[in-house]
Amino acid sequence: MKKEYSLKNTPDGVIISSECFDATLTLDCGQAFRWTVSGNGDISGMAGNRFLEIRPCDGGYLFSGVTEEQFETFWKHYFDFERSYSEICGTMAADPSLRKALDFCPGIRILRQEPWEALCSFIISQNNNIPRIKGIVERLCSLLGEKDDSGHSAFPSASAVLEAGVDGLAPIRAGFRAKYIISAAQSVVSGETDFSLISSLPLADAEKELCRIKGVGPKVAQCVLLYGLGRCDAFPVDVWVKRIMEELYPSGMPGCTKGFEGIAQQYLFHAKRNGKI
DNA sequence: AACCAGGCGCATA
DNA sequence: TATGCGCATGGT
Repeated sequence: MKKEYSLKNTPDGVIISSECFDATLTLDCGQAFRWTVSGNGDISGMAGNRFLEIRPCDGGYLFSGVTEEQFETFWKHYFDFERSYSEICGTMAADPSLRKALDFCPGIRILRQEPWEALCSFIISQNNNIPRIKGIVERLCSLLGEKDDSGHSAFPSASAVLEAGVDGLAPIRAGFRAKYIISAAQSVVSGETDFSLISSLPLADAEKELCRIKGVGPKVAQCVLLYGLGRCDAFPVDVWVKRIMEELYPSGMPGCTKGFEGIAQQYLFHAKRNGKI
């Protein structure tokens, strides 16, 4: 089987090339909220407590200052390079609408974020828009996250958030979501929510388990499963995907997406938001 | 100035 | 089981 990506060492970091990797789309399509694309196309942001700068370059992306070892042990997994998107996307392209979406935004990958970070982020996302979600998440991190040598704030631990309490979260201006963030933190800290247990459950049971947290409904639960627990069969249905389902797939997702509904959802979501399907 | 934003809890039937 | 409404905040 063909290799999913190739890696080249340079003095400035590693260069990653792949037919199925568009870093800009992947990091700026609404699945993670701590990345920004600057005017010149450079990308920078945080995953957990790691800062990363990515520079598009000839034939790929320079992961600035990243060693091969760091890539292999962390970023490879974060960008889901263990999965063959060329195979998955090839299969999904059997559906005409998905083909359109894949052609419009090729190279989106599902990020494997920390479960707690995903849970907290998608609680914040509810009835909210992406710029403001980013603002709230950023204020949460700078308020309670540990700072590295360069001053980049890590995503705060559940216990740090719990300790702050609802009143302590006031400065992040999360509105009615603050109490949900705290209840989620409480649930994680107490062990009532056990991500490793949940990740071993069938999809429906895993969703039910996550929905026990106040402020977590089906949409947020599926997002946590997809973006935080690597369950690419998870299928978050938001207002956009709901429209897609009604217009394109009234009798359910096509068979060619079986097992990868979440990946299909991400392509459809992005294409729909940009008016391409 | 109303309306909307990657929803959810709660009340009501 | 299925609807409908309010919710904090901020941008159009």
